[in-house]
Amino acid sequence: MNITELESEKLEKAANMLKAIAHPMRIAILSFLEGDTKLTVTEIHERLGIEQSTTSHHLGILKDKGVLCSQRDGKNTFYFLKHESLSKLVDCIGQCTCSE
Amino acid sequence: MNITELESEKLEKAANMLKAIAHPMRIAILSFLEGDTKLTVTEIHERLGIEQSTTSHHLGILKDKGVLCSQRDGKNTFYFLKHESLSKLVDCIGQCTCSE
DNA sequence: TCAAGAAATGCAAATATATAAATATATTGT
DNA sequence: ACAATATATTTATATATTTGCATTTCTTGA
Repeated sequence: MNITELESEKLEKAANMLKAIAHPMRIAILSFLEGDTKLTVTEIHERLGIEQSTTSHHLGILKDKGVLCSQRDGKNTFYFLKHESLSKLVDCIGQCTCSE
Repeated sequence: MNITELESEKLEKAANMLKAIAHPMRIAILSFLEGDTKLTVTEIHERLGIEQSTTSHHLGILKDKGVLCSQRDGKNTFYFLKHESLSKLVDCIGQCTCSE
C-alpha cells in the first residue's frame, strides 16, 4: 500500500472521525446511543454527570465529524448515531480493550 | 448503562487506545501491518515519507498504548499488531469512513 | 575497539484540545 | 410579549500533541 495524495485525504478523514470518538465521555455517549437509541442533551449530560455546556460541546464535535446526527423536537434536540456501522465500531473498541 | 468508577477506567483505556490510533500517519502504519505483517522502523519511515525520529515516536505511542508489539532482530526492530482483533478495528474504521 | 547502520530520546516551538463559567439563542405555553 | 426550559456559543485558561533537529543508544561487522 502506498500513500498517494488521494489516500492521505481518506486518512485525514478517518483520523478526524477517530479523534472525535477518542475521548472517555464521547465513547460513553456512543455506548448510550448504540442501536437506534435517541437521547436529548439533558438526558446525556445528566447521565454523564458533567456540565451541560461541556456535553453540548462534545455532541457538537461528534456531529461535526460525522459520527452523530441530531433532530430537534420542540425544546429538545435528540442525538443518535449517523450510521449503523458505528455500533459495530463501538463493539469493536470494546473487544480490543477487553482482550488486553 | 451507568457510568460507575470501574467503568470510567475502561473508558479511559479505550479512549487512550483510540487516541493512539487517531492520527493519519498512525492509521497508515496500522494499514501496513494488517494481517501478520512485520515491518522495520526504516521500512515504515520510508513508506510514509516522514522523518525517522517522527516515525519512531509514532511507533512508540502505538506500542505504549498496547496497539503494537516490537521484536528486535539485529540492528532492526520489527513492529507488528499486538492483537488480531486490531485488524478488524482497522477494517471497521475503513468501512465507517467510506460509507460517508 | 571502531565505524556504520538502525532505532530511540530530549528538546523546543507551533498547534490543538478540554473544560467550565457566562452568555446567547431557540422554543413552548401562558 | 413574557417566563421558563433546552441547547448552543463565546471566551479564557490549562493541558496535551505534533514535529524535526540534534543527540544518544544499541548492534553488527571489520
